[in-house]
Amino acid sequence: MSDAVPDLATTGAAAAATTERGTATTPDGPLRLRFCPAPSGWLHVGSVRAALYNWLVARRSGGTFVFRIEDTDAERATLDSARSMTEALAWMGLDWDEGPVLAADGTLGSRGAHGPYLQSERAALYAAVGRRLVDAGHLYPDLRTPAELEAWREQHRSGTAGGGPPVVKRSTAAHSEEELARYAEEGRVASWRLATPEAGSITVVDLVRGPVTFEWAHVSDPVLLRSDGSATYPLANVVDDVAMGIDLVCRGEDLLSVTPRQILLADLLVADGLIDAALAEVGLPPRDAAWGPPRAWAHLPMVVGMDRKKLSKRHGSVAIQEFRRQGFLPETLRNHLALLGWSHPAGEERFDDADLTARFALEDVGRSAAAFDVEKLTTFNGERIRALNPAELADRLLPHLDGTEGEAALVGRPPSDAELAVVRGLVPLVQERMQRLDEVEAYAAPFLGDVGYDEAAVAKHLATDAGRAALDAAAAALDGCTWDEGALEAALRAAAEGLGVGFGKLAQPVRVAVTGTTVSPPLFGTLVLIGRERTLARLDAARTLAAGG
RNA sequence: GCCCCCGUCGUCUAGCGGCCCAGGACGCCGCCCUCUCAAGGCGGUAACGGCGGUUCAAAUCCGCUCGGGGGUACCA
Repeated sequence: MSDAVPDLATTGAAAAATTERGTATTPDGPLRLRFCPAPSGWLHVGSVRAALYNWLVARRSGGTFVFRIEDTDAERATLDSARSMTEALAWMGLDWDEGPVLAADGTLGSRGAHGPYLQSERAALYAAVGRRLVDAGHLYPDLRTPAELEAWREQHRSGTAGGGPPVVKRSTAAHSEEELARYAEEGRVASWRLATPEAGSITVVDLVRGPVTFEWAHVSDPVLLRSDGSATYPLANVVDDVAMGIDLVCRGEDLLSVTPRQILLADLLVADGLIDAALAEVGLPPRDAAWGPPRAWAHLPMVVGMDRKKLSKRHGSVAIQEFRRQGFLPETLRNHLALLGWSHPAGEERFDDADLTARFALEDVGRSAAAFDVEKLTTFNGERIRALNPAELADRLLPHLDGTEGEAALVGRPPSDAELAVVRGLVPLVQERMQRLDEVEAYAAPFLGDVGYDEAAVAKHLATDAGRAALDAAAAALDGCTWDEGALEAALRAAAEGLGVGFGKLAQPVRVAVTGTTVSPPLFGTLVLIGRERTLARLDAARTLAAGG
């Protein structure tokens, strides 16, 4: 790399005029969009919503959805996280045309013609681009240490340096002869910054926010190459967006202020075929000849918790796999997340993917931060569970019964025929009273295992004179009764009448006797599914319990 | 400190100068149904942050103010 400090006129600063970029409406034609999380931690609802919006626009335009892992920070990025995010995105049903693919054995493969899609595998490209940017004079060396920089910024922030915002510009980074000599002696290695214009302004016409103007004088020159030679996010992100032909950048509002320098860089990369030369040099696939730099931007409002604070561990279910574990359907999440910032033109709130892709538009996305409401999600989820056909519900319930999603292993994996029959028989009993799939565990226990008697329930409904009388009457009525809902209902109602009590007075003791708790699906269906043998046995056991023995 | 964004029921939102003493959804409350829990049906509660303008007329336009958020990293 050349250490020569290039003339200002040869750098991006030459573009110091006032410029405007972006579009007021989504561009026509097939669009390439991407979702590019940094792999540290889990995917949370905010990220997934961004992924969803990108996916929707790509699908609606008949374009391409690219998934890229931005693991340029070796300190924080982990492969486990990358795997987890890949799995989460797949579970959400946001299928991508290009990007990493998680194989059954846990390794990350790849699909698409413009990879690799893990930035850690593209280091050579960033180095090649960096070298060319330096040679072209767009980057300049900064020999200050992080500590020195921080001290410098602190001075400016507190105003003790005599005013001026803490903005790093080439003019503030110039080193004197003495400094250079000293640094050389110390063996310091430079980091390289992108020279942004010192004056003028740029207006980003954002699809959700409209025009937003930034003064270049307020834009700090970002470090593109760390002193160890590695690429930073400001470099890698833009290089890949350009190399992968991203048309529309849709991401969180937290990246809005970084857009000006990204536009500048993207232009530099495309100009004179710099990116193409670098791609060829390192042997990566060439860009499509028609691709230019990104031409549209959309910055989504943040997603906050119900306490209006930024999403964090405190908010519980932030990791998307937590929703999976709790039995939320991915289609519910898609529906509900779409509503977090966007609203259907016709005011509809329940819709499927087809309606969503047909109607969704970034221009209709709101501008204020939205709180994620789990209550509403839960209601929506219950509605969708009710709308499922019974056979499919049974299939979706299995992972919550065999230990895949929860702790309980009420059935084998795979389930036996008998277990499967019970689960299928259970569906009509629980479908209309479930909001989450994981609730099936509690409902299913009495049908698939032994009853555990709830003490309070026993005390209230069994161990009383009325309870004992009810159990005796029920046992007598059920003995020899035909085992179908109609006959059971007739027999038990008659028994209640015989006791001279309302049906409820008989039903609750029986319910507790058979299921162990006061809450269960409707009694007659429950008895049918549990079967004569077990019902009568449990009634007997309950009578013993009720007698205090 | 500096830059940028945002501000309608508890929550998600509709509203883009008169149709709004503000509509829908979730929640909440009440009633109906009912063998428990649900589901379902019906009804109800609840908001334009504040102050100044502009206008015959403002939730809608403008200014200020207050409040919230983001950025200000050799994190992304």
